[in-house]
Order: sequence, then C-alpha cells, then structure tokens
Amino acid sequence: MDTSGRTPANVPGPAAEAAAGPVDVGGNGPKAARGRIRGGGRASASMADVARLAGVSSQTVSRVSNGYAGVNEETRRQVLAAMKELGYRPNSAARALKRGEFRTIGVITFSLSTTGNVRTLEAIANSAAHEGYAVTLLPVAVPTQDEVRGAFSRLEELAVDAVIVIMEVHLLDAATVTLPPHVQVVVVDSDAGDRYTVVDTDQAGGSRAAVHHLLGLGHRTVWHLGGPEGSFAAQRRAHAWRAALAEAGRLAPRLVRGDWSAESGYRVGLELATEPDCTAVFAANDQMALGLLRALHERGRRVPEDVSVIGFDDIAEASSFLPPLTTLHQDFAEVGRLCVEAVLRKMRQDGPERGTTIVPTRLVVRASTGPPPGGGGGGS
Amino acid sequence: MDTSGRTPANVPGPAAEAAAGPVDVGGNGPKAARGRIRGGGRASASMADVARLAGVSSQTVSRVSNGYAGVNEETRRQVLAAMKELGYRPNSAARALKRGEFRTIGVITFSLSTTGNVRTLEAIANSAAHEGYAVTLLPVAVPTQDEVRGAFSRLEELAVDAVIVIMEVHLLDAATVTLPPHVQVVVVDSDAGDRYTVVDTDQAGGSRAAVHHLLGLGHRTVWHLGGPEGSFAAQRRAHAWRAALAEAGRLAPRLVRGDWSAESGYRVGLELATEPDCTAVFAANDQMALGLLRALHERGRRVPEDVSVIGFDDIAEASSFLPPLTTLHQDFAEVGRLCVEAVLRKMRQDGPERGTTIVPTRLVVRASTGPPPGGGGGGS
DNA sequence: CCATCGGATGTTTACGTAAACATAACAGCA
DNA sequence: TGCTGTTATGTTTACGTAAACATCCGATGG
Repeated sequence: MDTSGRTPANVPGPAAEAAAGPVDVGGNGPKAARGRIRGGGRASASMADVARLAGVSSQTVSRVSNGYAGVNEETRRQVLAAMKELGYRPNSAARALKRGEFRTIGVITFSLSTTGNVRTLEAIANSAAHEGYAVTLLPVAVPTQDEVRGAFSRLEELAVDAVIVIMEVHLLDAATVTLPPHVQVVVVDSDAGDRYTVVDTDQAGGSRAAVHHLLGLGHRTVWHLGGPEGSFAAQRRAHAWRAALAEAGRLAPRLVRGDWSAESGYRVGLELATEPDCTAVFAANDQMALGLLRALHERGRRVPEDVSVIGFDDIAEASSFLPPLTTLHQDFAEVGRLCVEAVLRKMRQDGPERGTTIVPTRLVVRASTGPPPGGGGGGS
Repeated sequence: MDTSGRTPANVPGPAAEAAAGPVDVGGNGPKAARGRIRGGGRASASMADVARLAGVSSQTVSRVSNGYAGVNEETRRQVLAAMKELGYRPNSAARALKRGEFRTIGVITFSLSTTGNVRTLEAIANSAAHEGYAVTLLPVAVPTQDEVRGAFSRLEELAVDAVIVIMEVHLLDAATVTLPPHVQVVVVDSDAGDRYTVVDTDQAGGSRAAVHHLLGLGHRTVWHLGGPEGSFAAQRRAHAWRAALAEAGRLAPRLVRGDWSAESGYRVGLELATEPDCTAVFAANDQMALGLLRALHERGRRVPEDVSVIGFDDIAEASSFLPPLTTLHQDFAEVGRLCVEAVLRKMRQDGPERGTTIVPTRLVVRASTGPPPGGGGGGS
C-alpha cells in the first residue's frame, strides 16, 4: 500500500506543502531510468526514422500514416515497408499535442458495485471504442465531496476531451470547480438537466409501471423498499411510487429503505415480513429484492402467494431467483450509447445543449408477482 | 487519503472557488473549437501565458508546477497567483511527449459480465489512482482472436505505459503481435507464467478446499458444475476437482458444464436433479450455483438436506441466496492491487520478471452445505 | 579585493507530429 | 515555346513542456 510514499518521482506534488525542501524531485536521480526512451532498450521509431529509411521526408511519412491522398503509390509502399520494418507506431502524445485532442473520454464513477454502473460503463466503453475513442476510468472510492473533488482535480490534468459522470450530481456540484473549459460533461442519474446534459433511465415511468402492475393484480396498496437517501435514482423511484399510489387513490405505506445491497434488503425484509397487510413490495433494485425474497422465505411468507415482489434493473440473475423475479428492465446499453453520442455531439458542435434524455424501461413479468392472498379483489 | 496532500502541488488546487461556475464554457462558438487554441474563446493557458503574466520565464513556471526546490518564495507566490488567475492546467499531452510516459495503464478485458472481472478492474483502477496512474479501458466485445487483435492494435497507438490483461491468455497469444516494445504486460487468469507475469487466484487450492469440505461432511463424491471450456480458470478448477477426488480415492462423476451464467446453471441443474446419487455439487462460480439452486428447488430437492451446493467467488449476493451459499471467497481486490504493483515494478525496473503470483482463497461456510441425506457416513 | 560558490532565474533545445507553406516536375494547351 | 495547373514531395514552423546549459548576483573567504 505504502509503496506510493516512496516515490517522489511519482507526482512531484507534495512540493506545495512547503517551500520547504521536499523534493528535489529526487526520484529522478537515475534520470536515464525515467524516460524509457533511448535507454538500454530501443525506443519506438519516430517518423524521422521511418523517413530516413524510406528515403523520403517525414512529412510524407505523416501523409501515409494518416492516409492522405496525393502520395505516389510507389512511395507509399516504400514508406509502409519502412514502417513495418521499424515497427513504427505513431506517438499519441505528440499527436494529441499537435491536434489538440486526445480521442479519449473520461468516466467518473462512484465504485463499480452496482450492476447499473457497470453495465453503463461497459456500454460506454464499447460505444466509445466504436467511435475511435478510448475510455479512461476515474474511480471515486468514497462518495465524499472531497473525494469527488480529488477525482476532478486529477481529471483536470488528464488527457481527456470529455467527461461522463455516472453519479448523483449533487456531489458533482460542489466539486465541479475547475474543469478545463473545453471539456464537455454528460451526467447519468441526475435531475440536473437544466445545467448539464443528462441521460437517464425513465425512473418515474418504471416505478409507475411497477405500482400499476401490482395494483392491477388486485393488491390494495404497494410497499416500497427504497434505495439510499443520497441517490437521486432512489429518490425519484420513491417519489413516483408515492405519486402512482396517490393517483390511484391508495394510501402509501411508510417508506422503508435499504442501501441497494442484498444484505440491506434482507434486513428490511425481516421487518416487512411482520407487517400483516403487506402483500406487495416494490424493491428499488433487484439486489435488494433478492435479500427481501430470502427474508420472506425465512419468515414463512410465500412469494408470490402471500407477498408479491417486484424489482428494478433486471440483472442477469433475476431470472434465476427463487422465484424468478418480476422486474423492470433497464436498457443500460442504450444509456451508455446515448451518453457517448451526446458527449461527442457536444464536443463537436460545441453547443451547450442541456436537457435530459430518457431511456424507457420495460416490465418483465416472471414468477414473483401474483394476486393478493384474499383473491382478486383484495378487499377494498 | 494522501491524495489531498498531493493535489495542491501541481496546481493551485483550490483555485476555482471564484473562477468556478461550471459555466457554459460554450463561449467557444467559432470553429476555433477544435484546436481549443487561443481562438475566439479562451483556451487553457500555457506556461508561456502564465510566465508572461507573472513576469518570469516559462521555465520558472515549470519549476513551480513541478514543485522543484530552488524557487524563491516570493516568485513562487506570484507564479501561483498567475496560474490561478489564468486557470492554468498543465497540458498532459505535452508533458507526456516530453517525459516519454503517460502515467496511464491500459486494461484489456473481455466484457464486464462476470463479477470477477469487474471487481478486479475496480481494484486495479483504485490502486492505479493511488499510484498516480490513470486507467484506460479496452473492452473486447467478442472474444475472437480478431477482436482481441483489434483491441491490441488500437492499444498500440494508445497512450499507455503498461497493460494488464484480464483474460485467458490463449486468445492473447495469437494476437499479441506488435505491442510496442517498452510496454509491459501483466496477465490475470492464465497459466502462462513462463512467458508473462501472471497474477491469479489460487484456483486449484480453492477447488481442493471445496472438495475437501464436502467430503469432510460425509459425501461419497462431489459433482462439478464447470465453467466453459475456453476458460483457463474453469479448466483449472475442474482439474483440481478431479485431482482432489482422486487423491481421496473417490470416483469422479462425469463433468457437466455451464457458461458461467445463472441460466446455464439452471439448465444443468435440471439435469443434475435427476441423478439419484448426486448429493454434493461444486459449482465453478456463484452465478451458476444460483441457477443450480433454483433448479434443485423446482425439482423438489432440498438444499442442503438432499443436495449440498458450494460455489466459487463469494459475490456480494451469495449470502442472500436461498439458502445462503457456501462458497470460496476470492480476493479480487488483492488481485487487482498486485497487478498494478507488478506492472509498475516491471516498468520501472525494465526487468522481464515472469512468474505467477497466487492469491489464496478462503472458504466461507454458509447454509448450502451439510451432511449427505443418509447421515454422516454417506454409506460407503 | 578578487576568486569562488551556490542560489535564483533565463535561454536554448528537443520531444514527435502535422498544418501551412514552398518547390519541383511534368502534362496540357494556346 | 512558354504559360498554367496538377501532382508529388520537401521545408518550416508550432504545439506545451522540461532537461540541459548559461547567466546573474550577492555572499563568503583567503
């Protein structure tokens, strides 16, 4: 762990601490070591090297390298041969410096512990690759503002043209500080569409669908196992749940919360199992639903005969739960794709272009939901 | 942690308070956009700009920026003030060009669909960040050699100093082709320790522990629900399973396979449920174990009364399965950390340094395993 | 009192690429 | 034949940074 400490070379940073004498950047002592350049081994050949071997100017090599027209076929062949012989690879740092762009997108995410973030990240990486962009990952270990600020701070000097934030934006707000002016930002999971470009799943629509599904089966009302307070997604799901019940003229039970984890779903589930009038639960994500299923099972409440459970996300395992979970499918791939699309569009047009893009959910009915115990009517 | 200390060094960290305002940034309207140069809008200021404003040479700015000693306190203050005013950020492309390193690690991974890969990636990203390195993600959509080759091809011109491959190495072999000579590679999940530096979980030890656990409970033998043929991890788990049984003088049942997914575990499980003498199953990962549990449940075989099930990975949800799953805990965080450590060490020492580092597993006993139906003896 | 030293700062140069601006060779055409 | 327009290629320059080298200055000491 501590290894970092020993490497002043690392980031000369600590200097600030003190005009006092840190540093001397010491690590550098063995200066040769640093620059993997023409040290002991060989360095990657440069255009000049290729040019020399091919007997042309480096500009011609550049033209070949970038596929410009206007190079004699014969010459091109020679250059290509020389490139191959030397194992030439364009130096992306020099290229980025010259062109002023890195062809890289930074993704800031608060841990990869939730399926949604991971799926989204995956889709972002794929879409980006497809567009010729690389993705640089910026994990934020702890979602404190300090941490986020730190991530952004690092980001500032990072080689990225744009940033996608998979995180609640309120953390972002206080930390956004000094992003380089030309870097565009797109946010997932937020209601800050007025200030940023936001791409998100239709949390409200999905939640409403969950409630309607359960009410439609005859349940008198629906309990909600919500996500943590800090999460906008959780907040909106809870809000829509309440609203849908209100619209239907039902009384909303008190809100209970987990932290997205199966474990928390289990804890809350033990509690819910003792509520005699609890016949239908809408869990804010599938993992909590899993814990809930376990708790209900342990307490002898059958699903769906005694209690119906519906989740949110449709993670791959949901169909293998006991019983297979009815849930709302989120199209994370689409969310990721749209993020990349949006951020590239912003970059290219340089338009501010705020606003929120919503990706719909889809109700997937499996075996965890059914009519309430009393039968169709529920008893209202 | 230490991060806080380090930030201010490079830059006037807290700068922005005032300059803040995420601001539209859009000012760039004119097509100057691309070059983000000093066109209509503002560009990120360069050292020269800062130098001019502070009335010093750009070299002095460089010294301040990198925290060199030997800068008069007064001068330093002026430079920092100028940096702050202009919102100066070092240009990482220029820096990389000059220094010959990017401070970035590339991670090639075949999809993020398995928990293990994701957890490892996360740990890598965290460790790398801690060392002042960024992580660039290279997803390989389909694990064909063409795809892998493509990823590596992109990688060749990518701005990375080293590469970590989370993937079976046999795909790598045919594709590794032309990695830039100075780029170091570390591989996860492989037996190619003779050719690469490999970090991996103790697949064999874990599998052996699983078998011993079940035999110790009195089962006559242990079935194995293996992973896909292409995977080295699956291969080694299966191999160790067979070996452990052999050592104990037991007959190994035929090997059945899934593809890591819960769904496949379910399919195979339906089949296993019909085997009358199947009282204990070692699933090669937790997800398949989940599907297996469902299949057994549906077929009326109780776990652990009729059949014991043990998994591998200890994913977060395993403790919430029905019943909570006995499994082998993999320390992915440690794997990731070691990967980063190894790759950085290789980079710095420029030593080939092959060999395999093994991270031990830990048996986590929960409720899915117990004595066989007949009682302790099993009936041998 | 001058030679020397070392701290503080400035100047030159190179990193590898690619845009912008030359130049050269040659074909077409009046 | 001489002018013009292409096509193929070379030369110059700049991107932002930082190492290497150069300079300046006050202080120290013989």
